[in-house]
Parts: sequence; structure tokens; C-alpha cells
Amino acid sequence: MTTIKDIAKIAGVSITTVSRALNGYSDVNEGTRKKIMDVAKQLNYSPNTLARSLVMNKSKTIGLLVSGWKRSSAKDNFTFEVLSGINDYIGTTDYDIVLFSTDSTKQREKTYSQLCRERRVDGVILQGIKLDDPYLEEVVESDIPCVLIDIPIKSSSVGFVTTDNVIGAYSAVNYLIGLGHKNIAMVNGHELAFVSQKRLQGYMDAHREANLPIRTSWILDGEFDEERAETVAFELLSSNKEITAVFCASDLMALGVLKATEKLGIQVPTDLSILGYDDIILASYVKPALTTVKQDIFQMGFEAAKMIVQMLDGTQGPKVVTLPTEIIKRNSCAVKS
Amino acid sequence: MTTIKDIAKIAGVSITTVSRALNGYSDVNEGTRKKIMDVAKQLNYSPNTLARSLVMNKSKTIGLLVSGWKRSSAKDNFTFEVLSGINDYIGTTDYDIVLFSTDSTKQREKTYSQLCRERRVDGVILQGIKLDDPYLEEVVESDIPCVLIDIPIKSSSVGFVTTDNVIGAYSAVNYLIGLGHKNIAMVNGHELAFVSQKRLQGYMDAHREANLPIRTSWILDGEFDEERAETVAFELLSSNKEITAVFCASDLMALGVLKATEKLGIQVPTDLSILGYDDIILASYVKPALTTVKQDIFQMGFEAAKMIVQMLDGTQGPKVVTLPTEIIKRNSCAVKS
DNA sequence: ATGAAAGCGCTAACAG
DNA sequence: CTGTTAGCGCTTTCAT
Repeated sequence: MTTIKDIAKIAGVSITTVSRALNGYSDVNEGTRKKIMDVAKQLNYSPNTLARSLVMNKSKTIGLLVSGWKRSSAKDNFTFEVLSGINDYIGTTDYDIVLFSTDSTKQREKTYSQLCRERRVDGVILQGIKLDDPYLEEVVESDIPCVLIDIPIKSSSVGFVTTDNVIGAYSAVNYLIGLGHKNIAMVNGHELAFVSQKRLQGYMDAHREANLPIRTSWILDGEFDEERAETVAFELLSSNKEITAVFCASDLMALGVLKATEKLGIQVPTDLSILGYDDIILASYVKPALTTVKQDIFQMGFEAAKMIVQMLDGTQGPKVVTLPTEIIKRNSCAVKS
Repeated sequence: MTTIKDIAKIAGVSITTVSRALNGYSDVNEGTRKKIMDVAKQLNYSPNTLARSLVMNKSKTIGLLVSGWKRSSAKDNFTFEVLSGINDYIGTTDYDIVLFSTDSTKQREKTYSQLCRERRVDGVILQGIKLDDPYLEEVVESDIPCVLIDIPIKSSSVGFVTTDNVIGAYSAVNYLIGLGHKNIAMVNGHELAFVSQKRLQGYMDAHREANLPIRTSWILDGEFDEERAETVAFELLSSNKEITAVFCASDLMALGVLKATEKLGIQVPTDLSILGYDDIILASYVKPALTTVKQDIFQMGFEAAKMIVQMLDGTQGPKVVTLPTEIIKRNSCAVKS
């Protein structure tokens, strides 16, 4: 593997000059530079970023910590979309991504900042982490630049990107109300998800505004899990025939609810309207196609990457990005009969 | 940031001893080791892998090069599944993944080996690369350990994992033949895809064995693209009414064919049987649910990661892994009427 | 069992 | 414009 030392020797200059020439400093004679460049090319030189990082004290890498990356996440293409967005933006920069592959066991033996410091990542993007994850506390305490996806923490070294969950849920429920529904249940994620808290708020806001009573027994947690949502919805719907619409905090759970209706012989959307969240790929393919609140997840990843890079490069940029959502009307919701 | 030097000073020993103690060498007095460990903990020490990598000349990182990572790949959850498998295996090791985020422009200005050498990755996993990609040639020439997904190159430094594409396609077509079909078209990917070549072979083998004529005009390329497949199938089916079954080299393309049939008023599976490949998530959700050749893509990623790690650690292990496929019978194929 | 010293490949004052 | 020198944090002979 050729080094700048080799180049220096052959070009007949000092390693300093080589370093300066290669890095485009202005105080190098053009002739010398050309010669050095030539030798470098000829020797098929690649700089050793490890050495550079060591001395410069920055690695030009961004850590990516995906919590709870399960095989099953494929169904829900959330993680992949985020990754795609990050990858897309980072591709335009000189950073690279280090994927922290920490399984549950490894996760617990190494603290967050250990993970980051060992690899000397310049910044981190966190996704899928729960509100009670001990890592989260560390994020705040540590001074490693970090951007969170769907977790609202902001400080001098941390920012976040999310979507307008309250408004998203509010509009969704409002849409249902506009369709004539008054008995609207909600299948939420879980209490430790920021988005669940917000979407619940939107659900309640819409009810309050329409002077509709809120029945807490109709608000259930489906853990963002298809099966769990099915179970929960099955029980709810079989014993509460007056419910005419269900708002779900994720499409995957909406799919679960849909399965429950099939088992119960409930017609969607004739007997029951189902409204999802996310607009995952499956949403438009199932029958009936899911009406849902669309989030631009790719964009979330993109913005997260952009934000961290801006933080690192000292460029001015927002520490909080809230992306809009949009209701996609398909066939799982109908006017109350 | 604390270093072994700091620890050495406080513990009152030399940095050599600290290094040895921390790395679990046996020739360190247990008392000294304990003291060093204590100080390290107290100082919240994290080793600097950059420095270590520099001197050891290995980084404990594996590069991941995903060619053609497009936003649209989400539909086809292939890439994500591979990633999940890799992530899963790597999580059990002390390696980390470096995602080479190279967009098309960047890709062409940096050669493959430059990419790898700059980051000093110990090995590489390549996915989604086409047979005519210039990177491929470099892979062979370079001596960087590498494992390819679905590209059959094997040398002292490169291995690959794939599935039994010939058998998979053969069984699929054979299944169709068993259903009474004699006029079976094929929507393949493209010539530069190894898997397409193999699946075509399987298609032909099955025909030959059954003494069925092969009509090359019925073998079309859909570029692994849903829309392209739809277009191609639309033309094919509208002018060749005698075709009673279509074998597709991917589920995504099968979905495209399905769309074409809808436009043509062809009933699936009554009038036409459609058989896909991959068993993507969508396959079981569309109506009619797709009969398909399932590949365990997650496992491919897992095996690829395992292989590269074994190569790097000098553990014995295969350089070629071929995973089985399996026909998943759902509702898009029926007995020829 | 421990330490001194060299060096991995690179950048960055500081001189000249 | 160019070279000398020091050092980033760590591992590794080679002595002791």
C-alpha cells in the first residue's frame, strides 16, 4: 500500500509538500504539484483515512444506530425508507455511514457514548429508539452531535426530525367525523413512543372540537404490531358494535384490524371505516386499499442526514424539522351508513 | 477524551502495561491489571479504534456496497432483507459495517479499490451490482476479501452467496406444466443479471424435459421493473392469446403483469396463471395472492456476512453458498382450463 | 512482570 | 514555496 512517504521519495520532495499538494493547498509550486499528482496516480495512491482521522480528530463518518431492527421490520418499510433518505443525502457529501450493528446483548454491555467514541464517529443519527431507552439519556448528556428521528430532544448538540403528528392524527379523525362517524376507536402504538402520544393528542383534539365524548376504553395499544392490533381490535369490535370507525397509529396495525374484521364478518368500509398511518407500500395494495395519513419517511432520513452534516460542518441550519403529512384517501373509509 | 496515557499516569505504570492489561494479555500482574481496569472505568475510557486500526493495519470494519440503491427499492424489500441479514450476523461479531454511500456521480470518480482502501475496510460485501459494472472487474483483481451476492465469482479472496436459480425456475415452470400449461411465457429481468441467466436456463430445461417448444418471442425482459413488465406483458398478452401462463423472474414484475391482465380483462388465474419469484411481502397481500418461488433473502445477507467474517478471521468456511428455494403456492396459478 | 522506544500514515506549526 | 520536527493514540519488539 503506497503512502505519501513513497510519493515523497519518488517525487524528490518532503512528505509535507506531498501532503500539501494532495490536499490542494495554495502554497505549492504548480510544477511540484503536478509532479506529485502524477506520481500519486502512477503509484495508485489512496490516502489512509484512518491516519488522517487520527491526527485531525475527526473521522468523516456518521454513526447510524437503529434500535430494534428486526427482520420483521421489512413489512413496515419504515427503517428502509429512512436509510434510503440518509444514504441519498450522505452520498452527496464526503461522509460515510457506520452502521452500529448492535444486537440486544451487545447493546447492553456497551454504552451509547462508548459505541460512538470507539469508532470516533463525528455525529450520530438515531432511529427507532424508545422513550425509555437508557441510550436516550446518554444522548443528551453526551456532547456528540446527534439527530433523532421522531424523538423531540433539542440541545446545542442534538436536533430532531419528525412529522406533524398531532395535526396528522387530528385531520384523520376529523375526516372520519366529517364522514359522519361519531364512535371512533383508536388503535395506538405504545405509551413510550413519542408519535403515539402526539397522535393520541390529535385524536382527542378532534373529538373535543366536535364535542364528541372520548371513551378511553376505545383507545387501545397495538404495540405497532400487526398481530397484536388484530387481537386487540377483535376484542374491541366484537364487544362494541357501536363503533363505526377505527383510527390506527400505523398501517401495519390497520392491516391487523382489517384481519380482525374479516374474522368478525364486518365489512370494510361499509360497516366499519379504517384509517391508517404511514402509507406503507402495502397500504395501496391490500383490498380495500387503505386510507391513511402519509408520512414522507424517505424525506425524514434525508433531512436527518442533512441536519447532522450541517451541524458538523458548522453550517447554519435548523435543529428541528417537522415534515407535513397528508391524508391519502383510498377505499377503507366511507360515509357512516 | 481519555487515552491510555492518562490511565498510565494515574495508575503509575507505563502505557505499555496499560495496553497489555486492557487487551487481556497474561503477562500482567493481576493486581496491576485490576488497578488499571479500575482507573480505566473511573476515567470512562474508550479505546480509539482509529489508532488501533492504524497500527494493527486492520479496521474491524466491513464495507457494504449497494449498487443502485434507489428509493423505489422499498417495494421490493430485497435490499432491506439482505441488510437485515448482514446486520444480524455482524451484530454477533466485533465488526461494524461501513455503508459506502456512493451516488452515481461519486461512484464513477472513485474506483472500487480506492473506496475500500481509503476507509481501510477489512472486507466488502457487494449487492445489486450488475455483470457489466466496472467495479466487478476490480473486485477480482483486487485482493480485498469480498463476498458477492448473486454474482458467481470465486477466487482466493472472493466468494459468493446465491440461491439455486436454475432449480427454482425449473420447478416453477415444471409446476406450471404439471397444471396442464403448454404455452408458458417468461418475463425475465435483464441479460446482465446472473440470476436472469440462470432462471432462463431453468425455464428452458423444464421445457426441454417436457418436450415443449421454446418460443423465444415469448421470453421478454422486464428489467426487474414493475412498469416495464406491465408494458411488456401488455403487448405480449394482447397479441398472443394462446399463452396461458407467465413465469416472472421477480414478484415485482409479476405484479406488473397482473396489472396488464387487469387492463386486458384477463382473469387470473382462470384465464392466465402468473408465477413470480422472490416472495416479497406484497406477494401474499395482493389479490390474487401470488404463487411464487421463495428465496430466503435475509439468510443470503446472513450467510454473506458470515462468509466474509470467516474469511477475515481465517476460519474455515465455504466460499460458495447456495441457498434452496421453495415454491409457495397461492392463488395466481390454476389448472389450465 | 514492566518499561523504553519505535513506528503505523498523516497533518500542522514553525523555520527558512 | 519547501523542509524539519513533533505528535495524534495505540501496539509491539526488545530489553531489563
